[in-house]
Amino acid sequence: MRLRGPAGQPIADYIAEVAADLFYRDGVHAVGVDRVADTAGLTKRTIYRHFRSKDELIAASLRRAPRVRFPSSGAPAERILGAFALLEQFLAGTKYRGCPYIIYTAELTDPGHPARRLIETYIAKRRAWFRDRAAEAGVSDPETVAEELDLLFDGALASGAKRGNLVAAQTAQRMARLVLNAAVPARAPVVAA
Amino acid sequence: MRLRGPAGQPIADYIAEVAADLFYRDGVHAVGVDRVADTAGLTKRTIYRHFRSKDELIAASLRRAPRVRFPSSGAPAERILGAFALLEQFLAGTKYRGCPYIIYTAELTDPGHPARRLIETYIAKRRAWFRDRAAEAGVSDPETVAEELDLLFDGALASGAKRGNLVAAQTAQRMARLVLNAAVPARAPVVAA
DNA sequence: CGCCAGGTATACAGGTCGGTATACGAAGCG
DNA sequence: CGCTTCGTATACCGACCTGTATACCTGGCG
Repeated sequence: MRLRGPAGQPIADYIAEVAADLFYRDGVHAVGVDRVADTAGLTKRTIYRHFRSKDELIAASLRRAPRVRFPSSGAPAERILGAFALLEQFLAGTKYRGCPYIIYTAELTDPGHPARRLIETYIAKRRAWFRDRAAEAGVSDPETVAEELDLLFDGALASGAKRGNLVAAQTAQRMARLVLNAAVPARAPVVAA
Repeated sequence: MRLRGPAGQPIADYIAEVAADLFYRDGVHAVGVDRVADTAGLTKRTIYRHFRSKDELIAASLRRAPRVRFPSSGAPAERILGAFALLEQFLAGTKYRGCPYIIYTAELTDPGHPARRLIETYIAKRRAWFRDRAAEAGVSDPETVAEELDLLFDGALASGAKRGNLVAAQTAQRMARLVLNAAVPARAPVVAA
């Protein structure tokens, strides 16, 4: 039979998308496989044919979670600031109730959980991206600057989950500017104030 | 009979402390009332005599969760920086696996949950504290500075949950210094670099 | 003393959990 | 054609969940 999802995607992807939505909104533990099956219009048996266990389904769903995209072109410092601008759009998503990575980590207490490993690699990538861009921008200590930008990013993701806080990303961007200007060897600022 | 906890505290407090430990470590949903009762050496019936429902127990446990303390004396700017120093101690706690408020919020998806309301008031208090100290320090826009400090605090709490990240609080403190110096009307910096 | 609030122990109701078993139907492909 | 694969539907397992019921025991107090 080999079904496909409504959008024509492979059925495993479709299941993961449905699961991502439910898990993110209501919590990984609160949502059972039964409910995922019902929502997807499939049977539990079918889900277990595509995923060995619920934990693997969780990991697969996390791969489909919305991500902040990072600018792929432009001057290094502008790309960094652009990441915070895209973060703002991300937070403006009506359904945002907190960073998916934070939420999943909060519920998956076992550090060896497959989803936790996915998160770790993502975090490491983000850090490296910041470091490389900072280095390109000519800051004296890219490692430290990356640590700072990382913290701002996490802070905005966390603060943005609060009710009525729509300015977190803007605040973070403003501070990122401050950090970059402070970190440049001297002379002219990297980015205009 | 009127029991008391091992430390002589009222039994309801004792129960809440035991629950706080379990809920924080393993998750609110993953821990059942049975397990709280067993760990406390009591029966489930006794727990339900002191708490109307599990949700109320959750709220009570959150009240006992470890908190970052804020310096109560000193120059305003020093107090702010001192808060980040105390945050560092807080994160160094061996059992730290993320900010309790974030973890609870992640699992309690209902915004009307009693524990969620507790969190909101705490967050509001922290913001007000930053704003008042910033105002005392003579910054030109205390509201904005408070927003920035808040974001740094959240960022450190979130970043600190990552494996092997022990410098988050120091990074946040360094950036707090930067923010304060940048926000002062001009002339001499508020705090030494 | 006798009463009774506040414990104990045990059991149960009604539900959901992750995961599996069984039996059947319908497509794709040699 | 017939076989295999992938889906359906349904039912079940054992474990755990929140919350309550029942019956008994025990310390404190008037």
